[in-house]
This record gives sequence, structure tokens and C-alpha cells, in this order.
Amino acid sequence: MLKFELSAQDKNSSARAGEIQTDHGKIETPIFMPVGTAGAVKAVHMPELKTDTKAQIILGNTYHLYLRPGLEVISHAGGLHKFTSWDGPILTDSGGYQVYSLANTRKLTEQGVIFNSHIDGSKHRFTPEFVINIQRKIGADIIMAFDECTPYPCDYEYAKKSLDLTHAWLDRCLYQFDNSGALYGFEQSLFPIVQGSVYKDLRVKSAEYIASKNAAGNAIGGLSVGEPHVDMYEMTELVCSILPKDKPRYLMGVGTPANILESIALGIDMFDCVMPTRNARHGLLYTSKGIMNIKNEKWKNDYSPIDENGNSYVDTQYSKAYLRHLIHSQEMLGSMIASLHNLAFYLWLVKEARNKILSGEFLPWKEKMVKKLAERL
RNA sequence: GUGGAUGUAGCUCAGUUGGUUAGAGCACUAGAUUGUGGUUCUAGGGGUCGCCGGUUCAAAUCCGGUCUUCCACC
Repeated sequence: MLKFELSAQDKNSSARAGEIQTDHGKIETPIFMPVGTAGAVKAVHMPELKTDTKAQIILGNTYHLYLRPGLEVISHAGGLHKFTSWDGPILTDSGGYQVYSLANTRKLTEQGVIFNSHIDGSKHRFTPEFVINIQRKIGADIIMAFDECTPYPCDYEYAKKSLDLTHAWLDRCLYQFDNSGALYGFEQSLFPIVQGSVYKDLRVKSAEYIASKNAAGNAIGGLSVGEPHVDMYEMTELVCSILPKDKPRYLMGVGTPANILESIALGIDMFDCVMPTRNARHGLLYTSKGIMNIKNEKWKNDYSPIDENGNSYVDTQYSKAYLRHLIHSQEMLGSMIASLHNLAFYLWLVKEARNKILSGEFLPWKEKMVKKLAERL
């Protein structure tokens, strides 16, 4: 089981700085985890991830990896770390979200989910037990419980019923986890997931239930699915007040740079989101001065560096006009440069947040930063 | 030279029993995207319908002329 140590607790907010120790290395929190769905952070080489973006942990996805290349390939390779050559910590999402967002036809029962692959339409069944078995074979350091991510909006009755299902599935995940072992000689930790849509009583009930399991870390799911930001923050704050302080808290799928800073202030330690990489591929860059759509015509003849204050080498190596051209031409290099930039920015942002928490200056810095991040360049 | 075809948005093309401010796809200009299907969606700008003339209440559409491009034949 991974170890979490709190290094500092902010006096003016619930923000905290900590360290997670895994068998594949240390993670300094708060942390952003680049998403590498199918065993690759799109458009970014592993060495660049480590040395240039300063990623400390990346995500993989159970649903995608199970469908392709399949468990046989990954287990023969000796697990996802060896298969991908990423030797740092990995977290795998359980596939609960993908079943909700991707699979064409899905049938939810108490037993599990039957769905059709988005790749070839073939029929598959995920149960909590099976999903744990898959994640044992993939071999990530942190694995996630199989949950149902409720959509938004979601009526109270459905959310309540769904929550009961997610809790029942959690118990089965925990049982399977406790009665199976890691396959590749290093430990794995299972994170349960709080659900409950935007209903306070359901979130409280779920957070208390999840807290009682005394897991290595805890996650909050079912947010950032279209609900207003105030709801997202309210639920996050509420759940954080209940989840144990001495365990890392992971807010799944969040978010924009501002979302991340606000959630850090509420007590979140871990984040993942497709925004920095997906939006990079479409030319949306995040910088310390605001958001920049590099495709905009106004950059056509701007030969200044992409981001003169950026901390990635691509920021000064290439000009705005060149990157605009690459993205317009759909050159792969454009995706690569923009992805490196955005990831480096996200990881700089959480690192800076950590530094400010450690030095006791977090809150005023956050307020100033959130304003800047909303600017449009 | 003769015969046939062609010309409508930046590109490829729809659009005739003549009938409001002429359309589509792509491109372009913007916006969206939150546990990634290298995705998808939304909005916008842009055309004296080759040119000149005629018929008509009304012409991208019918008629005459002219030019462009292409094909075939001589």
C-alpha cells in the first residue's frame, strides 16, 4: 500500500502539500497526472514526459487497454510499465467512465455492465471482480474501483440508486483486491470513488462510506460532467471535509487550470484531465498570462516565442507563427509541441501551488493566478 | 475551320414546367470541448450565377451575340 505524508497544511485554506511514495517512485502533491489512455500520452514521448513536462505519474485506462492491445499482450510484456517503458508511477482508471461515455449500447445490471466495444462492436461484460483482475494484469501502482459515473443532469432517484450500486460494487472490488495479488513484484493500491451527483446528502453518505473503507487514497468522481462550477466546488468541499486528511484525495477528470487551483484550495491532491493534451491538438494553449488559441489569424505573422515565460524548451524554441502553421496544417509536430507546452504548464502550475503552500503564500497567489488564467490572449 | 460540351462562393459542384434576401461539402474566420474514439459540435464571413443585349410583372433558369476552357472530327 502506498504511503502518503503531509508536508504542509495551508492556514488560510484547505490546501495541503504532501508526498506519495510508490514502488515506482515518489509523487509530490498537489499533482496533475497526464492522461495516457491507451498506454501513451498522445503526441508525447516518455522521456519528454519525464524530463520536459516533469510528469511524476501518468494515467492508463482499463477499458481501452483491455480492448486493445488486450490483456494477453500486456501481461506477456510484463505489465504496462515495461510495455510502455514508463518506469514512473501509473494510475489506471477502471473504465466506469468510458462505459458511460463511449460504449454504444450498454446494459447496466446489479452484476455489472454489458457493452459493445466502440472499436468493433463486440460484446463484453465488466463486473467489479473482472475489472480488478484486469487492473492486476495491467499492473498500475494505483488502480480504481469500478463505479457508475452518473450523467448531468441526473434526477435524485437515479443518483441514489446508482450510488447504492457503486457502493455495492466497491465492496466487491475490495474483496477481489484483497483476495488477489500484484503480478509484477510491486505493490498496487486501490482507490474507491465517491459518487452522488450534485446532491449533498448523497455525497455525504458516499464520502462517509468511502472513508470507512480506510483505503490508501480516495477519489471523487461524477463531477465536471456538465454541472455548474459552483456545484462542483460545493460537492468537492463537502466531500473533502469528510474524507480522511491523511490520505490523498483525487478529483477525477478535472479540469481547467482555474478548476485545479480552486480544488487545491478545497483540499484536493491529485488531478487528471484530457484538456491540456486534447486542446493542445486543436491549438488551445494554456499560459500563465491566459488562454491562447494559436490558430487565430492574429498569430499568423507573430514570430515571437510561443510563451516567453514558459518553462518548456518548446516555448522558446518555436514561434507562434510556426506553431499556428503546424496546427493549421495538421502536422503531427504541431500536436507534439502544443502538448508539451500545455503539460509543462499544468505541471508547473501544480508545482508552483505546492511551493506556495509550503511557503504559506498559497491563497493570495491563487486568487491572482485564477484571474490571470481567465484572460484571453 | 466544323460539331459538341462547359462557365454559379477560394475549390469541387447542386440548383429549369422562369417566382421571396441563390445552396451544399471542403477551405476560411471565430467559439465550445473536464476519469481522450487523433473526436465531435456550434456560429460566422464570402457569389453583379463568364460578359453584353433581348423577352417578361419577374431570368442562374428562355432567346441572340460574344468570350473562356475542354473533347471529337477535318
